[in-house]
Amino acid sequence: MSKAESEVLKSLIKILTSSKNPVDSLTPYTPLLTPTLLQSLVSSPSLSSHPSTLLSLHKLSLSLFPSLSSSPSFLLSLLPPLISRYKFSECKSLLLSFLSSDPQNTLFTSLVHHPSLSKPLLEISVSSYVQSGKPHLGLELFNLMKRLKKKPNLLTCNNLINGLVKFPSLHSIQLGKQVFHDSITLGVIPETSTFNILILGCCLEGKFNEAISFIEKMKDFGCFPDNVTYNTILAYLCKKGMLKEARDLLQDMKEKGLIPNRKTYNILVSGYCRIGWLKEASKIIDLMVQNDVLPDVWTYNMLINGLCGEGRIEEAVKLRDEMENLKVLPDVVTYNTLINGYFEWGCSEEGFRLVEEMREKGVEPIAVTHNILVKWYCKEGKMDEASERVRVMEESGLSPDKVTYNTLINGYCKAGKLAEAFRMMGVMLRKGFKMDTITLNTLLHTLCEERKLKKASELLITASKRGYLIDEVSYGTLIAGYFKVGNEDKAMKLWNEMKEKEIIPSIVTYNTIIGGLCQLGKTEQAIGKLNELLESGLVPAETTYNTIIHGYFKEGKVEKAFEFYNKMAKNSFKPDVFTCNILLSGLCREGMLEKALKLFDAWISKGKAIDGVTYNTMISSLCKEGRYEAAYHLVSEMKERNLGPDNYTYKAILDALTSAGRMKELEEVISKMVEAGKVHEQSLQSKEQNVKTSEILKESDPDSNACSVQIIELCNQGRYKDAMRIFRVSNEKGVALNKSTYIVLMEGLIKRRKGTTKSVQY
DNA sequence: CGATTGGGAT
Repeated sequence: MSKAESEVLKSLIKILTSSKNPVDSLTPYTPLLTPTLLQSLVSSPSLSSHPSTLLSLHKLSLSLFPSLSSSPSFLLSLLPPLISRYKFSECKSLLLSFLSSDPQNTLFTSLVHHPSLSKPLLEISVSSYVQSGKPHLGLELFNLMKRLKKKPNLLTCNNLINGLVKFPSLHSIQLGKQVFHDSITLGVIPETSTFNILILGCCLEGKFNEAISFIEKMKDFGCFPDNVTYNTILAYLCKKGMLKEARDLLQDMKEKGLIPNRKTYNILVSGYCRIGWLKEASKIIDLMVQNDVLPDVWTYNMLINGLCGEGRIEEAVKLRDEMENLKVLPDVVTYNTLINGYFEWGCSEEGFRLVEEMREKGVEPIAVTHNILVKWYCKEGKMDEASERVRVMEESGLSPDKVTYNTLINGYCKAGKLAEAFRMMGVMLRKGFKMDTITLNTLLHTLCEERKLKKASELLITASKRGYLIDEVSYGTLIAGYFKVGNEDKAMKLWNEMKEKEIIPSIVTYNTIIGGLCQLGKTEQAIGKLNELLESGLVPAETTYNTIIHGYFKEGKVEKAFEFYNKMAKNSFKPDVFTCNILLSGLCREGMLEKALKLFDAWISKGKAIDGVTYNTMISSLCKEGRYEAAYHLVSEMKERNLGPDNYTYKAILDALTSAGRMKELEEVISKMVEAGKVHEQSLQSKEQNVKTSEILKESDPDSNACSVQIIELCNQGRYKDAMRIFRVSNEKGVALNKSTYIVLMEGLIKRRKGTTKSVQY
């Protein structure tokens, strides 16, 4: 600093310390101010006892020299004097606004090397890092406090543990527990809330026994469980479908003298709805009314969702009307749930109608509403309409979110448009969304579909190293993939690996392994897994039972299949269309057509739902037996019920006629099909051929091949940037690449993510 | 600590 400058500094300090309106009196001198001067001013000891002046100077520098206020040293000269005047909340907002635009963590190193690192400064920094979504840096500061033998406040500890638990990255929950133990060692006295956070962590890891054991353990610290404690565990037990243990825990809660509140009841209602036990759910509602707790929008919404899950949409809509009468007004979630229900059960017109209706009733669609529509278009393979919907969504002022992008990526993958899927990943990243486990699992599934199991396994490992949370779905996807290619060993190995990692399989993952074993003709082993899941407290789903019944049929064990069917139907098993179709096709395959017909009639007279598959099963079998009259009768019946006929129906008839050599009838049927405009089979075949030939064309294009080979090679060498350069060039030239290339590029984007926490040196 | 949307199973 020049002599002149230090003179200016001196006079400015004088003005600032003697004036009543220090910063206003500075106005005439504003042109003289430089970043250096401002930095010197805020670091000047004479101003350290004037916190409001310091804060004003900070504001001033924000408008004059934005780059100065984003320098760590500037901020760190301000904080200690403010702290010494107890301006804690001001410090926190300064820190938070700084951290919100500090992606490179420039502050952190300066902070840990700061000469006057007081305890309050450390604590405020811990909380600020946690609040800005970087609990790991908060943890580093906590560990620094530990080394400096500074005892943190309970609030700081709770804050940090909470952050580690709720921003789950690899091992962060374990680290949260470590912080708890360290805090105890440092002499911190925990409160019930501390334990509630830890319990939430256990629940998120699926470690319910540990969660429950904390209820006893907290007493040693003079803490007692409250409603939050129990509601937390209940919520996660219900989420995982462990209703039996939830009921036991509710009992325990009551015995402890705690009074279940509305949330407690709603958690159970939602739990029963999720597993499809609607009767139990309404029993819970009776129970809550008995205890003078009235159902609210949440209760109704969950019940409506339960009904939708069972396909009982009309009843769900009735329930919405009932809400209106009871003045519990349906909200956007109610409508979203119903809209989703309609789409899920193939009533898209009603779905769209409801979107209009909600608007008329003054309920505005939100991102979720649009996402539901996008999902439906994706499921229908109408990707152009899906992206058109996203445009509409943006037009109405709503931004696509993670769910939107993941839905689109998955849609494009399923539609085989891998170039578009890759492009969407790029868009997602540009909009600031990191790819997550769901994106990863989508890609894993795509790899499995392509039978690239080795690549899928490799991706699982590298993604895990790059900090992705590998979950039960990731494993389930690979396990299903290995079963599909007949590699039972590898599938079982992954299952065991998953269990060793204490990743808790849900009913769906159990269904995967049960299905895999059944497919290999090992139904008895599958029963073993069924017992295992029961022991773990899970409730089998209809799929579980159906899969096993199917397994017995595959082994030709018809009696065993029915024995199992009857036994389970006495319990919680509610046979559905799938069950019906499995039984019918099983009987037919065993040549027991008469029994099948009997069952078919019995099923219909019970008023149970059947679908096109049911008809096709019977029609196919009747045709094979030469009973064409009966078959044609069913065809017209399915036509009446709007369940077909479809390509499978025609194929069944044509195949049977062909192999019976009844060419005359064959021609008749074909001409009837042409008449009815049903030339699907032929057109479909030629379409498939078109797709195939165009793919071959693409792949045999020398330009495309050369680029593909080059990109794959570069990606394998880890030279992703070079690969991208070639990709861009080929893209500009309009060269289409093959599937494998796009997959490799997508893997590259997944892997590009930063690894697990960088440990910072100080 | 509770409801709707995204990834895996018949």
